[in-house]
Amino acid sequence: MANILVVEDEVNVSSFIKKGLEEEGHNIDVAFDGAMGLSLACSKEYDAIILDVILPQINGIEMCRRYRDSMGYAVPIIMLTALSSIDDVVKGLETGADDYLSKPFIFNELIARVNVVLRRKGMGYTAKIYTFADLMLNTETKTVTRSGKNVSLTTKEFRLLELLISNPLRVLSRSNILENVWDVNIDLNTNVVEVYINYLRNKVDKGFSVKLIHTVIGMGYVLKEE
Amino acid sequence: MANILVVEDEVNVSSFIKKGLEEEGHNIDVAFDGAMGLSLACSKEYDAIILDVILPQINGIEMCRRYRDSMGYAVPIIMLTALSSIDDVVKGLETGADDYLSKPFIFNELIARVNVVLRRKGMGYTAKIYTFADLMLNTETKTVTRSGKNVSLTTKEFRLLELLISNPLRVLSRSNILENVWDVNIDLNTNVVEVYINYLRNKVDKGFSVKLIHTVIGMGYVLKEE
DNA sequence: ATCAGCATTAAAATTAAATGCACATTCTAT
DNA sequence: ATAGAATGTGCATTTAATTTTAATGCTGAT
Repeated sequence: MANILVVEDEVNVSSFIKKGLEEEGHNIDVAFDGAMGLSLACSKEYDAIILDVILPQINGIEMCRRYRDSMGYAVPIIMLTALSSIDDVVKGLETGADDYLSKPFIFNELIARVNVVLRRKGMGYTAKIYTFADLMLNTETKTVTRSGKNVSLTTKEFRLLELLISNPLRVLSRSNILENVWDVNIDLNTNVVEVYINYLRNKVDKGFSVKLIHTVIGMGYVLKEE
Repeated sequence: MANILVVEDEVNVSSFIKKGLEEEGHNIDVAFDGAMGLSLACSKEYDAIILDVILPQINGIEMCRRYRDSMGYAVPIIMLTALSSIDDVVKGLETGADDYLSKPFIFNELIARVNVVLRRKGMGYTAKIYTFADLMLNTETKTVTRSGKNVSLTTKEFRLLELLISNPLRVLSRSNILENVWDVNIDLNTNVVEVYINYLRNKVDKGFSVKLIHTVIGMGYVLKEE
């Protein structure tokens, strides 16, 4: 998981990027202008910065220059240019951007470039691959296998299994699960957890003599053998 | 485990807190003044915020008020007051802090309060493993073993044994047990405690020459060898 | 022998969980 | 833009397990 700063004033664009990168497992901060971007960028060690050129107050080029001046070249910066104006690109790269992308862009392209830039950093983003017994979950490819056989899960099912497999043997309460998978922190009277545990069991445990998903009555659910 | 924002201008204090909470498995961001704290707090969903009252630019009380105004009351805030000035505490709690602590504080106390506040959110970190004689109780996996052999308990049985094993050698009165396990503080008209002690004995002590659960007539029950 | 205090047991009441189903929402391909 | 599919959610039912109540048994002190 990488910490990424997005500096973008158009809220729909920034929230779109934020949402998408979060789905990739990254941790995103958003700044809405160059000044805020600069202070955030200086306050915290980000793994990458995504920077719109057109910004109120301090524009992207200027912010990039100032940032590079004071903080150096360790953190990769990806610039977003409104149009693929060669001038902008050149200026951007000159002032220390690592890559650029012209809007409108295909989101997967942004993701790809973020990953490239992180990989180039070496310490960058490496996928988490969890295994438990003969179960395997890969957060990068979003794939799950049981005994080598592919198991196809929906988003919610995946997140639930990810939570379970990242806390093996630990009993997770319903409220804990709701908090982590459904992002609710109050006690709604819902049985989604039960329903999804049931879905998961059908896909992950059904047909196997060794069950991995266990109910601990009155407590919650655990991933364990036995 | 949890994302926590620390807003504190004294670097040695903030880095001390940061380090300590990171060792607890949390993910810490630090802001050095109220403005920066506010923008960070609004840019990212923290699980808790630790906030010094005395800060440059925007003080803690003011920052707390503004934050609550725009972001609501979902995220718990723990305030640090320089001295236990009643005024500060009152103001802090009035503006929406969830807890306060006066400096200098014992670090474990801060950790404890953070955990309380996180537990309220359902994501507390409370891995405790108790052992007594050859009995072991793990609160994380909700498992109990006697001489290495697994003992399967229901929720109430588990809570009762947890109470006993967390107070070894101490005689626990019926009313004490009722309060802690059944959450009742009146009603003398039930024998549930006896019944559950009996269940526990069947699962924990039966077949072992050394009994661990003992009755102290007229007083209550104890966990001890002998 | 009687009684207080606790232990044991069984049945009744309560609660938790699994699951099928219907409907709502979101995605996807045209 | 729209239909159809896939996914997500809540309700209702069934089943199983836990918890409580209550009746009875046991034991040691007076």
